[in-house]
Amino acid sequence: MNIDLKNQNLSTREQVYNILKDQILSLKLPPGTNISEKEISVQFNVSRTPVRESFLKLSQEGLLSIYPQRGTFVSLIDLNLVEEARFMREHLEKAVIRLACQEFSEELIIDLDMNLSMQKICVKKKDYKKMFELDEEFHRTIFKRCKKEKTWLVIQQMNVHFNRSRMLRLVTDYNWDNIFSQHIDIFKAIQDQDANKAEKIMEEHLKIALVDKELLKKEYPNYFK
Amino acid sequence: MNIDLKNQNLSTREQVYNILKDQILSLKLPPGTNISEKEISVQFNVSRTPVRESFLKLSQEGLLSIYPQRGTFVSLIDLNLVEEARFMREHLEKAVIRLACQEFSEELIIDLDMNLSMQKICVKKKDYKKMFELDEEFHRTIFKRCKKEKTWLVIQQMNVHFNRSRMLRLVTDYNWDNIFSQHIDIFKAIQDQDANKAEKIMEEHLKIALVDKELLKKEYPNYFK
DNA sequence: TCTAATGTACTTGTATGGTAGTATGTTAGA
DNA sequence: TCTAACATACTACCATACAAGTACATTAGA
Repeated sequence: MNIDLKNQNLSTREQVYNILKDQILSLKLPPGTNISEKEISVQFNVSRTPVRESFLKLSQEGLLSIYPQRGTFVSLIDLNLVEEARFMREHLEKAVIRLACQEFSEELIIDLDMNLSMQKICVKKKDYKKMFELDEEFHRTIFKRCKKEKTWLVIQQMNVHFNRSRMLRLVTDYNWDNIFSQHIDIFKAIQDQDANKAEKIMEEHLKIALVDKELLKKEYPNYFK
Repeated sequence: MNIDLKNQNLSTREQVYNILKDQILSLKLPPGTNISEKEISVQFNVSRTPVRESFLKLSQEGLLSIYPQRGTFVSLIDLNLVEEARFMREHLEKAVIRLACQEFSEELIIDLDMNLSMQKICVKKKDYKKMFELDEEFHRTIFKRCKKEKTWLVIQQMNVHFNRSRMLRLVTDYNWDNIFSQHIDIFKAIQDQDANKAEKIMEEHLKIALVDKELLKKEYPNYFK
């Protein structure tokens, strides 16, 4: 299977990186898969250098495991890391939502209001793919307006393992109506600058994304550490 | 200035990376410094490849800024990132110390007890370098015993900017006696499993490390963004 | 004197060949 | 049949050459 790179704005390295990351996160390259610099460079019709540099970056993110002179493998999903990502996200989201209530900003209200009106449409149309993006956007906006954008990025990076395990379940299983109404409640709490209430709703809100780790491990034993 | 690499256990890339990172964090390579792959490869008497790969890793950590076909520079200290690192650390340390109180473990008590007895000696001997390490170790131990080791690593990585700004102040300015007694109080709170008290002390404890950002910016305007 | 074209010396990005180490299958010997 | 030496085919690591783009000094022309 040959893949043509075409985007002239991005370097070869960045394009290869993006494609590989996407394939790993979407499980097209399942955990444990053996890949080599040579193999990928032939597939993409580029030299080994940009491929190798992509490999290094992905290994730093914990998505590839490189064993010198032996081989490179797609990392197994580490359930401890999944738990740590959940832990980090919970506590940082709670802290940021308090901040959002305390340092009330009109821009945040406007951004969230727009986002929520689009969410409303998506819920009605049952457009769950778009709804998934709006959900992410909703949370990112809060971090961004509280000047905690890098914090959000760090959480996202920790979340790569979690996202892979979440791919094993159907996204459409979510109760989007419930999620939407919680977003509304968070929005109202910010407007009322009620930090305690906001934090409490957020805590409940994040519990929805929990996955049954032991169940997954039983179903896909080869994918986990 | 030629530097000999000798450690056979580590790859050339890792050795170059470690040295460069150390030089950047210690401000031997001050923010804004222009360095090139070629220059460093000559200094270390290695090829451009491992140097280049070190550059890429350092740029991902925000310590180098690479501008294609123009040059590579030691990143300026971003005070927004310093504030975000402080924010993350405060809230995650508070969350972890609560966990430590709730999920009381004998191993944690033993580790901390040993660490504190060494701290006591260092404070008496005024060995501030060693005390600095024990301070880090104290906090890391709590994360480790709560199975949040990766979380600690993430905080450390965010802290690189903060650490550079801290280098501008003398570390010996710290009131180590005060820090030590706070560590003791945290230890006791864990023993008593008093989460509220522990969290409160931790919050106070982390305030000590605060630096006056605006003052630093005035003294070293070229080092900051 | 001023401006614009050009040459030169840099930079990082990419391609490729060789090196050292590992895994594995094969073969020779008991 | 079993074991150990060896050949082979891989791997990632490193060195090097070339390509493409930028910065800047020099020079030619008005």
